[in-house]
Amino acid sequence: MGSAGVDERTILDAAAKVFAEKGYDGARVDEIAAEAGMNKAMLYYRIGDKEELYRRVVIQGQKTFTDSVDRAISGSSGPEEGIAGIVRAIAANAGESRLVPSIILREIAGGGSTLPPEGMAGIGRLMGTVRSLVEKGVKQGVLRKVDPAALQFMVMGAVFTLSLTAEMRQAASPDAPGPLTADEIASSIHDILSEGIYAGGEE
Amino acid sequence: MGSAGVDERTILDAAAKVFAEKGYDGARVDEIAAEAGMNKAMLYYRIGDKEELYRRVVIQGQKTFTDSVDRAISGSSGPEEGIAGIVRAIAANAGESRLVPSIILREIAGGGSTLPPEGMAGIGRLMGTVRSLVEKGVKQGVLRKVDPAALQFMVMGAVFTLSLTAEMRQAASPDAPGPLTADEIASSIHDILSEGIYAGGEE
DNA sequence: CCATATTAACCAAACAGTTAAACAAAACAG
DNA sequence: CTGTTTTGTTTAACTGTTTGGTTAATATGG
Repeated sequence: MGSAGVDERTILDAAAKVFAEKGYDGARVDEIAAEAGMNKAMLYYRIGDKEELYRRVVIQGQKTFTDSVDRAISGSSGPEEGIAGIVRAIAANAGESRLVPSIILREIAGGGSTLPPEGMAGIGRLMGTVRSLVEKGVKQGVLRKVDPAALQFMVMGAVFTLSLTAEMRQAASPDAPGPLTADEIASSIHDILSEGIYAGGEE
Repeated sequence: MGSAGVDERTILDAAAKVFAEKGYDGARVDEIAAEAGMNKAMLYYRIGDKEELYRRVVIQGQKTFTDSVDRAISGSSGPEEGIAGIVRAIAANAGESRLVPSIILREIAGGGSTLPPEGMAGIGRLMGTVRSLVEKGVKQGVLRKVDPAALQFMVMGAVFTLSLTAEMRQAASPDAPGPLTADEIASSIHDILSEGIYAGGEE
């Protein structure tokens, strides 16, 4: 009766890696098993079929992601620092592991057609968090009345694409370094967010 | 010898649609054929195998995309308007058809591992264009010295993700509308780019 | 007729999912 | 303790189906 042998974490980590690299359809169940160092039948015995495997990976990834954003906001003194914290948290997250950005980007590309309900719910929660943070900042007079969705997806879109294209960009134009570490990415983005791109203050 | 019957455009359009919706691995050659209204064997007769089909789609999509960006820049009076034009062009492009954004996002998610060389070259060219535009603007004193890659991927990332998540966002939180049309997306983004998010001018 | 265009039918490989059997570790009886 | 049964764990081998790709036969226009 005692739980022994392989733990589920090993399986889900392997699954996350393969799903992130190849996408749901490109991922082979045998490859996930090999990555986890076990026989394919174990995956079915421990978790379930491919779809259930993917569902678990998405839920776990989303939790990691939204938790770190929530922590950044709750640990901040106000809306200004909160947004800076979100940028840093998302960048740090993507810097640590590209699995979640990759899976989220694929899910977005597919219009969320394969996104489990839990994932959809997580998106709604995160959007609400950002929106209320912006509203609070506007009320306090420290933030301009920007579109919360535009802000959120500018940050997420920029961080995810910058992280995932690091090697591609290097290969495409080796002379232009651009941001590579998580901190560099976060500060490049926050620089634009805080002062805009145009010289001479407000246009 | 005369070319007749089905034209290649029909095939590539159908292929683009299916590849965008399902990804390379999720796309079924039979489905592309059905979408194009013909027998699968025709695809092989006219174009080639699945890989070649995908290569052509990527090349065509990239050309559409970079052409519209180039047109926006060359039709602008200076770096400031050039960047505004890029944002508008990318948003308009994505608004017209989500196929290219979807394919690019999937390609990014996969680290470019399935990206044909022509695609990689197109990325390099676009990065160079943006970089020289920013450099020119800095020299003229109209742009702050921002990271060109960060700027480019903020815009692309934001436009692509906002376009592709329109329905998802609506479903996840129906009360918060957010930007939905191409113009709304472009102006939301450009608003943040031009003035930043913080109240009270430069921080 | 001849060249080009088009398809239905076919094939081999790859793949998700199953199963029966081997294996290991407790649980138990003497 | 020791032999035995029982329960839970792991896998090699198998299966049915799907899929990319081919081909031989058929239509169509010059």
